[in-house]
Formats: sequence, C-alpha cells, structure tokens
Amino acid sequence: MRIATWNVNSVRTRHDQVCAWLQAEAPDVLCLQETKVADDLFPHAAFEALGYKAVISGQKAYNGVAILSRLPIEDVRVGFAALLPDDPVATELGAQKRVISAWIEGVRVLNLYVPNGSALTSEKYPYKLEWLACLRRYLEAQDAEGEPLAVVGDFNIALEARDIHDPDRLSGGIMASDPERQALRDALGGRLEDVFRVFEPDAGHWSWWDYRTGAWDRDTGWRIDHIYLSEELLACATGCVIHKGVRGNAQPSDHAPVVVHLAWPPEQAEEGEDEGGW
DNA sequence: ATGACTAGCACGGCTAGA
Repeated sequence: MRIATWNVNSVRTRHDQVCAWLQAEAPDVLCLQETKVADDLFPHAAFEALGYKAVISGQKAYNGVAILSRLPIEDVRVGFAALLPDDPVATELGAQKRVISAWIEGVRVLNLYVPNGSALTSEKYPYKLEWLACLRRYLEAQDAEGEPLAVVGDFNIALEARDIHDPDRLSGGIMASDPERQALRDALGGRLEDVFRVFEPDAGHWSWWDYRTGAWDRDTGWRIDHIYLSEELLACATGCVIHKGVRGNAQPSDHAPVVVHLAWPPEQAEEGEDEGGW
C-alpha cells in the first residue's frame, strides 16, 4: 500500500498535474491540501476517470483538504469535532477546513493542513498554537480508538535544523519556532514517528520551495510535508520518498508530493491468532 | 530591511500563503 500527501495550492489550477502524477505513480491514496474550492465545485470527474474516489472538506478560496483513494473508503470524519464533539474549540476551529480522515484498507488515514501562522507577531500565530493544542486532544481521542494510524499533510513546521536549508538564519522564526515545534511534538505524543527520517538522516531533502525567492533554482527549501505512522504501520514501512521533480513542472505547486511505501496489510499468517480459524 | 511569486476573487488591488 502506498499513501501520498501533496499540498497542491488549488486543486482546480493543478488538476491536470495531479492527474498526470496519479497516472504515473498510481498511489493507493493521495491526500491533498489547499484545494481552495467549495465542495460543490470540486473536480471529482477528472479523478474518477482514473479510478480514484474523493472525499472532501473544502471552502471557497482558502484551505480545503481531500482524500483520493482507489481502495474503498469508509468511515469519513471531517474536522476536529468528529472526535471531540464536546470541545468548543474543536467546533470553532472547524470554520477553516483543514482536517479529514477515512478508514482505508485497515488504516486510519488522517489528512491535515496545519495553519501557517504568518509571523510570530501575527494574531495567526496564537491561532496556530491553539490549533496544535486541539490536534493533541484529537490525537489522544484517536489513539483511544486503537486503529493503525497514518497522519499526513502540510504541517507548516520544520521540526529540526536538518529540515531547513539555512537553519542558522531561519531557526526560531515562523515554521521553526520553539513553541510551535513543541506543540507539534506534544500532539504526536511520542506515539507517531516521522517515517521519512527512518530512511534518510541527512539534511538537503525539502518538500517546499518558496515561489518568491527563486528557491527552486537555488534549492533553498524546507521539509514541512510529513507522514507520521503508528507503531504497527511503521514496522511495515519500506520507504518514504519526496517526489521533488514535480516542483520543476511548469506552473507548479510550491510543494512536492511525499509518498510512503507500506508492506500492508500484513500477511494473514502473521495475524492469525484465532485457534478456530484456518 | 524589504520584496520577490502564485492563486482566488473579481476585474482592482486586496488577502493569504510559508
């Protein structure tokens, strides 16, 4: 099973590129962020023609997430409030469409678009921290479900120096400040592992290049698009790859896709504990 | 120190992204 994540910066502007990538790579699941479209205008037909069904949580112009899958999709949950019905902050944060999950092939796939925060002095920065605190409560509730879990998306946070092209200059600023890094670590709770780092310890691997600074030409990027796995999925991971070349397309998104390869579902022999079975 | 570029909305410059 292969699960991918890609911030496409408008699914309508990018849908030809998304289709081309789906045809070339054929992931089982593709999670999109920044779809930037209301649900009634989502381009379902283009993806259905390739065998992918989409479940979506969108809004006009901003934010928006979607899960595309060629495997059957069950038990879709939209927003933090789906698991935190009595949490007023979860309900309030639901105004921005940044959270969707689904049950696919025995995996809970959770697709997140974490707020950017803009600048440490912006009112959007405390919003980001509040959102991450709510994510912590949400993941605690999710953990109680005991499901194999893959949390993917655009986290808008580089957790370590090796995830930024110029850590000396950029550490401590937006996307690399201690409070947001700690808030994300607190949410992950030590239970979820950044699978890219299982396979690649070195710096120099980015998932986002700023449009404005000639970042692609200079390869001055950040690694802010992540895939976090629970223990039983991590044990099945055979690779995690950033599809950097996609950033070199004409009219690209500023993010590249990230894909995890899983030997999943596990062999029947490995899970057969039922003595009456055969 | 600042801004760059891209997209949406709507058709003129804003907001927002990261």
